[in-house]
Amino acid sequence: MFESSTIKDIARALGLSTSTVSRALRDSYEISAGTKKLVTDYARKVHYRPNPNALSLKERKSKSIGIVVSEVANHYFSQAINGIESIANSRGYTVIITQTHESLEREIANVQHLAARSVDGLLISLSAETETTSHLEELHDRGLPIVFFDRIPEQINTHKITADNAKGAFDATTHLIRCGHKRIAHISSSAHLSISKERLDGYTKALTENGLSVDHQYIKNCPHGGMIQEELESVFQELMELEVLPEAIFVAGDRLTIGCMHVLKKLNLLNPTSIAIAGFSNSDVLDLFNPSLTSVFQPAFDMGQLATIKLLELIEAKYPVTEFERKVLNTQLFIR
Amino acid sequence: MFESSTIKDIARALGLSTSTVSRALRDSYEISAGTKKLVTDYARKVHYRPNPNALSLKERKSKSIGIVVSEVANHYFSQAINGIESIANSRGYTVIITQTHESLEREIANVQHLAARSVDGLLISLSAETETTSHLEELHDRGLPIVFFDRIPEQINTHKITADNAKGAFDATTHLIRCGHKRIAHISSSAHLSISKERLDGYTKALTENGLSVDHQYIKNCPHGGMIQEELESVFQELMELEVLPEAIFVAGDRLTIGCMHVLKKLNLLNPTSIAIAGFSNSDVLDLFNPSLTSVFQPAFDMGQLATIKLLELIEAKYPVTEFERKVLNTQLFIR
DNA sequence: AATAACTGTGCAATCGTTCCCGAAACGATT
DNA sequence: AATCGTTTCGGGAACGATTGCACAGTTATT
Repeated sequence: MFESSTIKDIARALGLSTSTVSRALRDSYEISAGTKKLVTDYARKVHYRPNPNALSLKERKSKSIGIVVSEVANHYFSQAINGIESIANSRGYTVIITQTHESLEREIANVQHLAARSVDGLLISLSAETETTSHLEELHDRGLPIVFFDRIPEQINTHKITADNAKGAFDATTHLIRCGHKRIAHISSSAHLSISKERLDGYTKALTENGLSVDHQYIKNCPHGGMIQEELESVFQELMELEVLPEAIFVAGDRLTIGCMHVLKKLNLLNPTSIAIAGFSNSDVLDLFNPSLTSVFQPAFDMGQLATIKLLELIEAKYPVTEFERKVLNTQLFIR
Repeated sequence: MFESSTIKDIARALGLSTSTVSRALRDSYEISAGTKKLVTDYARKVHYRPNPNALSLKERKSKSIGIVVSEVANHYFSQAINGIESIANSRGYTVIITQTHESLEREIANVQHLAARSVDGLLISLSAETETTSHLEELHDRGLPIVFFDRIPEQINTHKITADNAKGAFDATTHLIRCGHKRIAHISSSAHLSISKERLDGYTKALTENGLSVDHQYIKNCPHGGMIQEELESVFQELMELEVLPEAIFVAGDRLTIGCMHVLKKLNLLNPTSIAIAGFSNSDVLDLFNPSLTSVFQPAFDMGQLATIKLLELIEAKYPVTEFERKVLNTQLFIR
C-alpha cells in the first residue's frame, strides 16, 4: 500500500549503484561533489526515507525503547512519560508505551511483546501484582538493558530511580500530626511493592518520633493498587467498623488517593470535620477539591528524564556496565 | 548486546536448512511430524522469537500503528488510547503513542517520524495549532491509511470518528439556561478546529432556541487550547472587564475546563454564587470539585476502539477503499 | 616513462525470514 | 524396468541498507 522509494530505486533512476547512492546520502568522502548533489537532490524529490527495518536488521538495534507503567491516565506516570520522551526523542529513539493496569499477567505479556519487538532497552515501574520478577530477570540476564523507576525490585542489579518515598511519607504523616491528629490510618498499595514498604517506613517513623504508637489495625493494603474500587471500599468498611475511628488517613498512591476521596464522598464523609486525608499524588487539580488535600508530589518528569539518561548509557555502552546507581529524588509536600 | 537465537542458529544446531526450520515453525504441511516436533521443541528451549524487523522488511509492513494526540495526561485521550490499545493489541499490532502538546511543529515532526518508522497506519486527533494539513495529505496521497478522531480535518477523505459535539454543547448550554442563567459566555480552543466549530454551533443553537441572543463579546478562543495558562487568564480578564458580566460559562474542552477552574480559584471566584461552569471533560474527579461542575462526557474508549477498527479495515483491505464513513457517537451530560 | 598515489564507483556479503524451485527417496502403477 | 506421484527437505533469491574490497581512470612523483 504505502510504498516509499528505496536506495535501489534511486540508483536505478540515476544509473548508479546502490553503494554509491548510500555513500552519497551519508556524505561519504569518497563520493564526488557532483554525484552527491545529484543523489541528494533526487532523494529529496522522491521523499526518500531510509527503511528503519532494514537498518535495524543490519545494525541489530531498533532505536526504540519500551516503557511499562500501570496506566497513562495516572498523572505521575504521564508526567514521567513526558520526561522520558523529552530525552528519548532528542536522542533519536522511539518510545513504545505499554500499560499493565496493575496486572502481572499484562506486565508479562507487555514485556514479552517489547522484547520480541526488539526494543533496545526497557523502562519499567512494576505492577501492583508483581511479586516475583523472573520474567524480567531472564531478559536482563540475556543482556537486555533495563532501568527501573518508582516501583523497583530488589533482585535485579541495574540502575534504579525512585523518589524519596520514606521522606515523603514522613512529611505527610508529620503534617497530619501537626494538625492535631493522633489516630492516623494508612492505606497503601500491595505490601510487597518497594514504594509501599518505604512509605510505610516513613509513616511509622513519623508516628514513633512523635510519641504515637503504630496500630496495625490502621494499616491497610490494596493488592490491586486501587484498580478495583470495591477493594478500597471494603478497606474503608473495615476502618469504619473499628471501635476507635481514625481521625486522618495517609494514602500512599496517586490512584488510591483519588479513590479514597470518591469513597469518602460516597460514604458522605467528605467534609472538613469528619476525616483528614493526605496522600501521594501528582494530580494537577487537587487544589480544586473540597475539602482540600495535602499531597506529596514526586518529581515525575525529572525521574523519567534521569531513568532515560541512565538507560541510554546502558544501551550505548561500549563495554558491559557493572556499576549501577540507585538515585533517590526529593519529594515535595503541598500543604492545603 | 541482547542476542536472540535465530532460525539460522536452530538450523545449524539441528543439522537442517533454514527453510525447513522456517516451515516447521509455521506448521507447513510439507514437513514431517517428527521434524516439526524436533524443531518446535528446540525452538522453545532456546526461546526463539522471530525477528520483527526481518519480518517487516520482508512483508513490507510493521504491524504497528501510530497515534498522535495532544497529550496523554488528558483524560479524554488516555481513555481513547485504552480503547485503541484494546483493539490493536488483540489484533497483534503495536501502538506507538506521540504527543503534540498542541503544537503544529511537533505534530509535523511526530507524523514524519511515524511515517519514517513505517507504521502501517495513523490515528490522529489534530493539534490546536493545526490549520492546514498538507503534512498529512501528502502521506495520505502516497497511500498511508489514516483515521481521524475527535479533531478532524475537512480536506482529507478518509474515515472520521467524532462525538456529537454540537449535541453535547447544546445539552450543556441548555442546562445552564435551565439553571436560570441568561448571560452565558463560551470559551473554546482555537476557532478553526472542527470540535470548536461544532461546539459553538450547539452553544448558539441552545441560546437562540431559548430566545437568548448571541453576544460575540462572550465568545472567546484560546489558540493554544489551554496549554498556556496566561492565554486563559487574559480571556478571563477580558470577560471580567465587560460592562455586563456573564453569569455562566460553557467551556469546550477538557484541559480548558480544568484551566478555567484554576483561573477562577486564582481570581477568588470559585464559589457557587459568583459564576457557573459547564464544560467538556472526561476527568474522573469532577465530582470531587467544589463548587461542582456539570460536564459533557465523550465516549472516548468507544471512539478509540471504533477508530482502530476502521483503521485496521483500511490497513488490511485487499483492494483500495473508496467509501469512507463519518461516525458520530453520543455524548453524555453529567449534571452536578 | 614507469610507478605510485589517489579519486570515484561497483560488486558482493550481511542482517533474519519467507517462499519459489528443484531434487532426492520411496512406493505404486503400468 | 520405466514412469509417475508423494513426501520431505535443501538451495538460493528477495526485502533495504551498509561497507570492505576490488578496480578502473586520473594525477603526481621519481
